[in-house]
Amino acid sequence: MSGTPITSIPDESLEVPTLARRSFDSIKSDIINGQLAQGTKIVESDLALKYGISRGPLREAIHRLEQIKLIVRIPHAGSRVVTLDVKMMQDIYTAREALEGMAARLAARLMPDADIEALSMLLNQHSENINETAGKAYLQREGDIDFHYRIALASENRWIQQNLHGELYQLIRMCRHQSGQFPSRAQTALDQHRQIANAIAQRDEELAELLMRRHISGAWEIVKKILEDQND
Amino acid sequence: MSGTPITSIPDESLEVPTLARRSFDSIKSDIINGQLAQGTKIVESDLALKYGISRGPLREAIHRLEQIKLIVRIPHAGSRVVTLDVKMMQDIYTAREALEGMAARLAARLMPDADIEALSMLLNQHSENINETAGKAYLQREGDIDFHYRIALASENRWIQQNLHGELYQLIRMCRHQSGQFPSRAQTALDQHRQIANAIAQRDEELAELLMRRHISGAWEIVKKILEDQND
DNA sequence: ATCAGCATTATTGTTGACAATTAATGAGCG
DNA sequence: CGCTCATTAATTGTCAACAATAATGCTGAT
Repeated sequence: MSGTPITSIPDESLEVPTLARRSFDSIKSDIINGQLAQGTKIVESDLALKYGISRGPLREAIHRLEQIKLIVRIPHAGSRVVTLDVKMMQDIYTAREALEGMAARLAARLMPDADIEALSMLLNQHSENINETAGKAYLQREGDIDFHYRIALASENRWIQQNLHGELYQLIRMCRHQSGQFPSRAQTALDQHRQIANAIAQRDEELAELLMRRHISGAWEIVKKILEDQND
Repeated sequence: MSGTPITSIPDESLEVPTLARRSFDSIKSDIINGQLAQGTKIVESDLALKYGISRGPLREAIHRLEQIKLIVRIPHAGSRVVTLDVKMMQDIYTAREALEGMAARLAARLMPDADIEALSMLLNQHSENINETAGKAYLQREGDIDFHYRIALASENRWIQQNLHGELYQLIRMCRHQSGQFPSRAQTALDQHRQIANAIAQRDEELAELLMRRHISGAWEIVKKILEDQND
């Protein structure tokens, strides 16, 4: 559909699937798509039983989930699935704006011409998808992820990559998944993506960063409204 | 010395000192100040023996150190103390520039007048310290940390706070500590701090962010030169 | 002498039992 | 009847033994 990324983030992918890692992935999915509801209490022995492993590796998985903020741990009192409130999501979007803005700037500086070309092709594909799948938000969602993913890659900054993909995107995906369908906004987003890609193609670092930050803070305004409406 | 911060980061501080946490802190110190040299192989049983605990909690400590990137783990082959190279430090300073620039922007928007006043007083104190302790970089170092700490607090963004203090500063401290004494630069830094504080006082978000980013990228240029000189 | 294959060893991954701490429940007293 | 305190139950923290895996060094053949 979207073509595989030109390069991949070096880490995390080909690691040995240890029990801790497997359960980490499973629990992560369960949290993100809501099968483990927000605020659910995590009892180690229960989960260990559920996944058919002992508490040792499961503990490791929980600690890692805590690190990427999908789980909060009160010292001796146990762990709970994180509860996403408006303030937390605002913090996350703000941090994302800073980091991804910087990533766009770096991309404008560093992205190889061939990859810029590929990025442009990708946007053309997305453009077609919008017409074909009008209404179906899923593919557009994937496209959005793919675009931002490539920008982060092009930044060649591992710290930014890891935090964007390892942590921030997970929380945003979780928020999105559990807030029902969002208004499509696909055309607007695509237009903005085009502008950003153009800025990168012209090696205009300043503009690329500016546009990316607007793009993200605009997305936050939408999300914010939805979250606030839900609480009323 | 510097007066206690007006508010403190809510997390991490008053937690129950469990074995895992204690050994985490110990090892972290050892790594940062170089008693565990860069690239040292970490053998779980050895360290467990050294700290007089069993491998369980020690493992937890290692995992957390891995999360804040003080330790790198090759799947089955064992863990090593991170080796700081120029590229990694550049990534870290770049990320810091993005995040702390945003923190300065938020501070200009949100910092209470009383805290801005206190920040100004703090800089006066530092100014005196420069004359008194000319040559002794330690106090100025602490002052620098204190300043940046308050900006991060004033951002009221927990994600930014946690990543700045929990991860980026640790790595920077480690780099600094192991690269011998840096040229003082205290007066320059203080001047820049003043300008930033002024921008915040005038609620000029744009300027606050801009100055903070310049301040940090300027610091990186210095550090970069030192690191590159060492490798030749 | 060098390389291939195998055995050994060192180290990590995993487990179940045990200890310590916290939260809950119920009894006793005001 | 409500509050406090003690006892109990549940859950997390810790430990030491066991299993599995990967690196290392040895042996032997070419």
